[in-house]
Amino acid sequence: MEKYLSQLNDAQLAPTLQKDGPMIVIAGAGSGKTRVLTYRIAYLMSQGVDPFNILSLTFTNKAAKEMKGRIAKIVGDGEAKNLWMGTFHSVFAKILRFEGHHLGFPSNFTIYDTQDSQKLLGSIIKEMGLDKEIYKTKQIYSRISSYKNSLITVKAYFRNPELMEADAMARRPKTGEIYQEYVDRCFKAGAMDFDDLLLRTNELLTRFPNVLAQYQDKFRYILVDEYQDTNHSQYLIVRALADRFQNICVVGDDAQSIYAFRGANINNILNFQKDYDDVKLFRLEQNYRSTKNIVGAANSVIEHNKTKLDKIVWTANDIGEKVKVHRSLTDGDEGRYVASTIWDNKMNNQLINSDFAVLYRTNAQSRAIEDALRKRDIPYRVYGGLSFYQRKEIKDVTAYLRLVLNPADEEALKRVINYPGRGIGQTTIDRLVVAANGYGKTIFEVLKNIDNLEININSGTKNKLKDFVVLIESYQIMNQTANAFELAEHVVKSSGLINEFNKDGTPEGVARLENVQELLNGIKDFVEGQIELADAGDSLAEFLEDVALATDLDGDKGDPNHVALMTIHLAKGLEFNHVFIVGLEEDLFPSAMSMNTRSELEEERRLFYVALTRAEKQAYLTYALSRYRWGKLIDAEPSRFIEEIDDEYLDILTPVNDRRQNPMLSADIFGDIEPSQIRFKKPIKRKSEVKPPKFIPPAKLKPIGKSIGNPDVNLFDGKLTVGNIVEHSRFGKGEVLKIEGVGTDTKAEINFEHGGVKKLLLRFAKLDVLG
DNA sequence: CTAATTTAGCAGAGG
DNA sequence: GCTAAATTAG
Repeated sequence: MEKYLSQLNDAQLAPTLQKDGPMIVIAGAGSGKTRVLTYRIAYLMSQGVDPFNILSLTFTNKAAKEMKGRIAKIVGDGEAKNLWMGTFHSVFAKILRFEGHHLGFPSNFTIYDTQDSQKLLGSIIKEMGLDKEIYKTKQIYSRISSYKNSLITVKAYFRNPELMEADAMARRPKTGEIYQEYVDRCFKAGAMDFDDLLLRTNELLTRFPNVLAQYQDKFRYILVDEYQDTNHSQYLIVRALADRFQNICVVGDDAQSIYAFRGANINNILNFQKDYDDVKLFRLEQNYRSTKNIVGAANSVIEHNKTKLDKIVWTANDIGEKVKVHRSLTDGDEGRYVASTIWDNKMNNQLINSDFAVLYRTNAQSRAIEDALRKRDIPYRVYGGLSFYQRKEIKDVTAYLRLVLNPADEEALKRVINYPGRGIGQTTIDRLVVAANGYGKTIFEVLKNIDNLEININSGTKNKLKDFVVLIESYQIMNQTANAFELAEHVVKSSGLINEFNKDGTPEGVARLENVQELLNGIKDFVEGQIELADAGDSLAEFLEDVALATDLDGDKGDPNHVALMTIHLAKGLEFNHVFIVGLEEDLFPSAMSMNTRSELEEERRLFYVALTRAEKQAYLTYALSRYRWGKLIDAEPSRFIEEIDDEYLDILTPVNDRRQNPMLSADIFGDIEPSQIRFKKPIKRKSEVKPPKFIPPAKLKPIGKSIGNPDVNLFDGKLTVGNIVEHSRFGKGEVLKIEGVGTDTKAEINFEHGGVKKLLLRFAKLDVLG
């Protein structure tokens, strides 16, 4: 242990050795927070804390897996295995498997993914005879999701006239009824959506004090990574569990908070010190990852945000290369620039593929980059995007498996009842749903009793339905003895799925077949991995849970030496030698949808900050003058974020028509473009006089380690106060008369020029502060 | 009820 | 430019 602790500096050592009590670590980008977390866990264990009593929550499976691996290296595999470590969703899904029966859920409940949830909502809206132009499935889904993340249950919704009024105002007065029906249907189907995994955990811990006590006693030491990204629901779970022993350690960086869009509440980290008594605060401000130029550039960008904690990230690393800024004509050219620069660097600087990452704002941008890399035979891998498990053919197979485990699963049933085709059409399915709702039974129960029920289905179709029931039941019987792989293989063959995929000899069909084969291989690996575990349960159930909560299936398969392509969100927590941030254009990054409010724009800026700080040695910022979006060529302007970087950190590369001077980038790339065709938009405006404060050298800083500052200064001065003039999309301008309530319940009374005095929940009201 | 064709929505990020 | 849903013809 000593050997490991000696790798830490004083600032890192202090939180690592802080064993008991509540503590918060404010960790700048690249300051070694993962190292602190892992060593702290190892230290706790070396001090005699049982790994069964440690709960460590992360945001991605990958982070959890990595951390577990590192801890295993210190304390040994056997011990590390017993740690409770994972994402909020996976840890609490596991707990709900054990305890869900208190809430009326079976232990084999299904986890609905976004697609399942939206399909169910779509059919509810249709069944209720509502106008789908007004009740858009996606909007209703996100509405319900945000209610759940704020712990607003159906009951709470109907008790809250403001919420109902807000929905009525949005011309969707039936939102509450849809919410109600959706919750009921999920319950009946034995299904939880992603938000339920947290909401139901809260319900469990609130309604059943003995269950709460049991887990409080179990989790004596709790660690939460990326605390700035927790939402209200997650916050309450952590608080409840930590309440008894108060051994809670949260780690985060307000400057890297990029998930407000899905309900993350930055106040969780800002107010942590108010939640517990005698909180120890630690700061990690020295960056070990990046060059001075990169740290300086990142700092100068984040300076533009008004709301942030007082924190100065600095580095003792080399000054390094300046951040390179490159302009191209089109997104295609941008891709070619990225590919040729990577190629160039590999040749001249002995770098390998995995030294490079290309980061973008939206998944759709990967295509142009992929094309260019493929042309140069540079191996790459696209992370995220349409995940393997969301592909149609994979969902088809897993739907059968879900149905075997939980025949109440309505979405799985609807997906496969007529796929492959069995002559069971939409009309029949609609009638079955109506009957199921009428009798208060699941669709599968209706199918099983089809002869004894009043239902308007002809006998031919009834026979087809009975055949389907027999098929599923035969799988269920097989599942009692066979393992998940044997069952899945049998299902794929006997259900007719394989023939369906085989039918067309098209390349797509072949690819589908290969994907299904890969799924089967994955299940096989999973089953074999389970055999080694003594406490292995139902392999099928556990595999399906992994699938539902999978973030990164592929993991480490294939050649690890590849260029990484991913969204910036996915890149959080990672680091690469050279990083390309592409598509730095207004309306793309910052996204057009984020420009309405300051807080949304600031979140984009934090996202840019995250992107920049992924780079160790070199960052490239690229933008194009025009780009294909939705199949159309759109003109673009350089992103404001480029201008926001202090000049001294930038190296603006030569304009595109001068590139011929560089033999690496000549004819084959730009040869078919005449200089006269090149239209220059206005060049990037450079700031000249007013510069933000210069990068502060470490010498001027207060000594690290005891830099316990006052976090109350400089916090969120953008907050609304009485007298503010605000603008609302519907009510126009208005003056703030009164603020009441706290936290998520904060309301403002505002006198609008259209609509008079309104009371709005700030959590939901979209307001622009004008002055 | 199925297959072929058209149309709509997308691409804002994820467990 | 692609996919999934909706519509239409059979």
